[in-house]
Amino acid sequence: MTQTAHASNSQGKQMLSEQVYAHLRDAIMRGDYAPGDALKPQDLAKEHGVSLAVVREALVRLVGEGLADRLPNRGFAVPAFSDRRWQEIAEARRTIEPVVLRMSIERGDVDWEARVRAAHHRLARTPAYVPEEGEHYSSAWSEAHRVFHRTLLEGCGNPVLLETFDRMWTASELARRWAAQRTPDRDALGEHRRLEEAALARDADTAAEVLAQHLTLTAAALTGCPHQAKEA
Amino acid sequence: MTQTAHASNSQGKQMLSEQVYAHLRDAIMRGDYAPGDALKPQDLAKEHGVSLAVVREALVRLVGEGLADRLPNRGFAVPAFSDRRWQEIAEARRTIEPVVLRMSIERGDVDWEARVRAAHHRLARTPAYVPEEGEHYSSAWSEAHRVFHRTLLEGCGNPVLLETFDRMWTASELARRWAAQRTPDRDALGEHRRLEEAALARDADTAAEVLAQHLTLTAAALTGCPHQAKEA
DNA sequence: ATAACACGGATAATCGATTATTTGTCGAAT
DNA sequence: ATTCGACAAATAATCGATTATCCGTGTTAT
Repeated sequence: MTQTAHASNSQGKQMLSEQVYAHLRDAIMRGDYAPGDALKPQDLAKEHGVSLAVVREALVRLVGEGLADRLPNRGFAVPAFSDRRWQEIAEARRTIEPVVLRMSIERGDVDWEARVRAAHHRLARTPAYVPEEGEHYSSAWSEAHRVFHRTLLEGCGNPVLLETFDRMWTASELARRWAAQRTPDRDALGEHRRLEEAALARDADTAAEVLAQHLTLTAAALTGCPHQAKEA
Repeated sequence: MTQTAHASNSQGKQMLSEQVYAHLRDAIMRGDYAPGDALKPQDLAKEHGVSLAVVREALVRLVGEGLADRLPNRGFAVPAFSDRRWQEIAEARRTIEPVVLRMSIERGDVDWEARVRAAHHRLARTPAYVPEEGEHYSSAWSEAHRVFHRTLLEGCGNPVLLETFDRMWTASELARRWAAQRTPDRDALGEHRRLEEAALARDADTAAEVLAQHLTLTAAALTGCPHQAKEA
């Protein structure tokens, strides 16, 4: 390729470590591994057909995002969340997200309004999680759910705050994966609808209140249940 | 070495990548490099007397923490902060920290009180930054400052929220490094004292208010000034 | 019988070298 | 004179192999 390469290869050539990283991240978030499972560089390198170096880089990045644990000289593993940790994550979200939502509602422009509407519409149309034997969850719904919550906050216009949301959401989902293993999702449709309405009505007080309650209820629904089997 | 090595080497044997990571992180935070400077694996490997792999791992970790930029196929570099970015970081802190401070004040126990007192005492005793030619800042004061602010929040008892603080503080300091290059630190002693007093008096309203103002003033002092000289 | 130690297999950490990509330069064609 | 394209140097990404560490197993001395 000697051409000036203004070619629009949107994602044609990626670093190997990037691909492996993405695959591994999705696998972990999807729940393909059990918490505590060892992530052996050699095995992963063979599976992906790459060298140890690229797997290693992917794992190091994962550790940085809390999606893998590292035990020096003992390898990498899928993180196992204690009940305590899960509660801490949920509390952090309850603490921060309502505040950011207020800011978002005060600042969001018309474009933001449109995106909120679209995100809510998409979420409402996506079939919710139905727990089935062996199956973990609906990733389509999970993604729509994430986008809805994130879009609500995006009106704040502050990338740093949104990065904070992203990190907490990731941790929250990872922890939820196992807590919700056997827990049918309660119907949060009503809450999401009220959230959208309050946001579009620029009613920050109500929106913040509904969001805090939404997060509290979700956490409560998952905290008490018999999750994280001690064995395996 | 066949001995069981139960030796109490508190930190005697670390992974090389860990050491290089720490060195590099300190160097960047200390301002040894200029924003935009290339971080060349080969050079760094020679300087530290290690192979490319360990430098690479350190750099990848740094990128994950926002302490280095990565341009695919173009290497790593010291991050350069725009004025906009700096303001976003400052705003994020103003948004989140007062809320966490409230929680901390409501929950902190006597041990926390003692640590707040100690941290403030240490900060008050540490000579503040005095800008001199060629010299960047007093790392002793900077560290005492960080510990004071973090300790104030530690009463919240939530590691996730404290991790959030850590990330924002790191970003804030990195951005401030260059904004403050020529800016004498305004005297924040009084604000810190009032912060300590309000916290220990369990006056959450006042403390949150003082903190918000403290962060606003600090940001204002650094935002308007002629920082980030366009040339070298 | 038990506990400390030594051996050996498995795997993590590191290294040195190879391959691929980018960037700058120089020359040819318009 | 300017632009496009081929070459070359620099350096990023990747690989295959080496070295170091951990952990389980078996042995021996008390």
